[in-house]
Amino acid sequence: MSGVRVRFAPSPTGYLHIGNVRTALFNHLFAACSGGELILRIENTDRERSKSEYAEQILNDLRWLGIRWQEGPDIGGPYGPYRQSERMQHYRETAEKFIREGKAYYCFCSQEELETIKRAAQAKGLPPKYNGRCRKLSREEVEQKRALGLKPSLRFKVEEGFLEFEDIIRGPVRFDMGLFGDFVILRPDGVPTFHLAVCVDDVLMRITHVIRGEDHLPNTPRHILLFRALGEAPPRFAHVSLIMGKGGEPLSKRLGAMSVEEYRKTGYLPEAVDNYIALLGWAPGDNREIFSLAELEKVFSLSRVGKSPAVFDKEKLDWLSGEHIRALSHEAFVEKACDYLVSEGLMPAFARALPQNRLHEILLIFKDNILHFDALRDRLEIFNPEAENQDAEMLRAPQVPGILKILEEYFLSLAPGENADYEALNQKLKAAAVAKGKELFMPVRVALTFRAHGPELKKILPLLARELCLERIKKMKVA
RNA sequence: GGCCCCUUCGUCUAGUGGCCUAGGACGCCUGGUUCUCAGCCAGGUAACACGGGUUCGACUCCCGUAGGGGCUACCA
Repeated sequence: MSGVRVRFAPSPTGYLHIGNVRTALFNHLFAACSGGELILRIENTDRERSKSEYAEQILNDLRWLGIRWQEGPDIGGPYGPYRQSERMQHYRETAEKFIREGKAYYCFCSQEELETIKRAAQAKGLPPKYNGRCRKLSREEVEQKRALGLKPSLRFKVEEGFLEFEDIIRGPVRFDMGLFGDFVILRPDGVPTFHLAVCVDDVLMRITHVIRGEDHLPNTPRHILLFRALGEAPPRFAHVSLIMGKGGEPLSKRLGAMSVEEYRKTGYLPEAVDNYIALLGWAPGDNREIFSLAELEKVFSLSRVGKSPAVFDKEKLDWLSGEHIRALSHEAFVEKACDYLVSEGLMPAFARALPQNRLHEILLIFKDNILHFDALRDRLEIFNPEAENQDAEMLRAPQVPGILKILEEYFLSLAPGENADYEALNQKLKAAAVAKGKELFMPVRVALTFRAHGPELKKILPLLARELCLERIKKMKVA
């Protein structure tokens, strides 16, 4: 037991995108490689934007990626509940305690007043911090205002001075707290802000390491102050850089970042997604690139996570995805391919009618050929009796009628239900000497599969029904 | 505007003062695999943002500049 406890704490205001996933994955890998525990916590203090469907989806996405947690809203645990909306009493108690201890105070400033203060400061080139106006309010003044029905928020007192901490990824970071201003920890309706909720929960849940996005770096000094006020040593922090889109723009939800759901629908293997994301900002140090989740769990190290933001590159994901698919055993490939096609409703009718082992044989010839399972939908068309000829232009060449004739003769010579023998057909074709090389094989391929591209004919022919071949040849002759 | 973070091939990265005429991978290009695409194999293309220091020596350390990003909310 290492005693390491980390958490992934998404707010259910949208789908999980690559940035979130990476934070989740790094938390998982760090917990796994240090023998610690991962806690999943739902940060839904923003009542307006949080939706339970999103929370549900997030859990599913994480499960699909193979990320496992030891405590969470779905499985409970000794430090629950794990949804912040169910932990309000903790936050309020803490807030009250801070008031009693003089660490926080009531603030009656309106939004308009705050806006004015901010603008005034900015005009002078000063940091736009709250000026602490309500800090000086006496107990009587507070009571008076409350008697008037005014609802105050609660502000945490920030004292001047420098605050320095050691970030595991970034090294020493230093902030001038004189620039921060007192910040709100409880809204007038009694709902805590993120700062309070996070710190209270991290303490109560015994979190030892906080691994989160770099966007939280400027929040960290505030949090450290809160931890101190709670009388606890702050956890260790590790701020992971953000992921950018192609072109360097931030990869945020609104800029069309793909959700995990979409990766699943495209037919990527979860391990390929994990592998790719792990490589974004982390490198093992020896030139290895292909990892299963289990392997990552063994070799991952936070100290090897880079500081600079990384650009998401779909090309490389696709390559890795292909690698993972090719590395699958035949059985695993067939199973996953079928699962994918069925669950996405993409299993074509003709394929469903096929005997199972025949379908498996067919799927297998595409194994080394696809980057993700979604591609199967199109590749399978060469076996689909309903398919249209997409590459008929290939059959314009003068030698084509001759080739078609030989093909027809050959297939007619087979018994019903008997599929072509590649070698035999090949010999017949060559003996006729109508054409050779590309001139010969492209027309043959297109006539029999209706496609200019696909696996080797040698692999296709034994699986392609005689009757379908004859039908296609006939259609070709007419056209 | 203020504060903070970041900066090696187009992209992901290795590199922690001499091993670097900078390594690997994706992509791209060329050739091979005597049917296509893919795959595979072989080869090629391409980078230390800039300017000052420190040092016998800097991609590596320090300081600036520039560029990018984050935060600056009673969002997380």
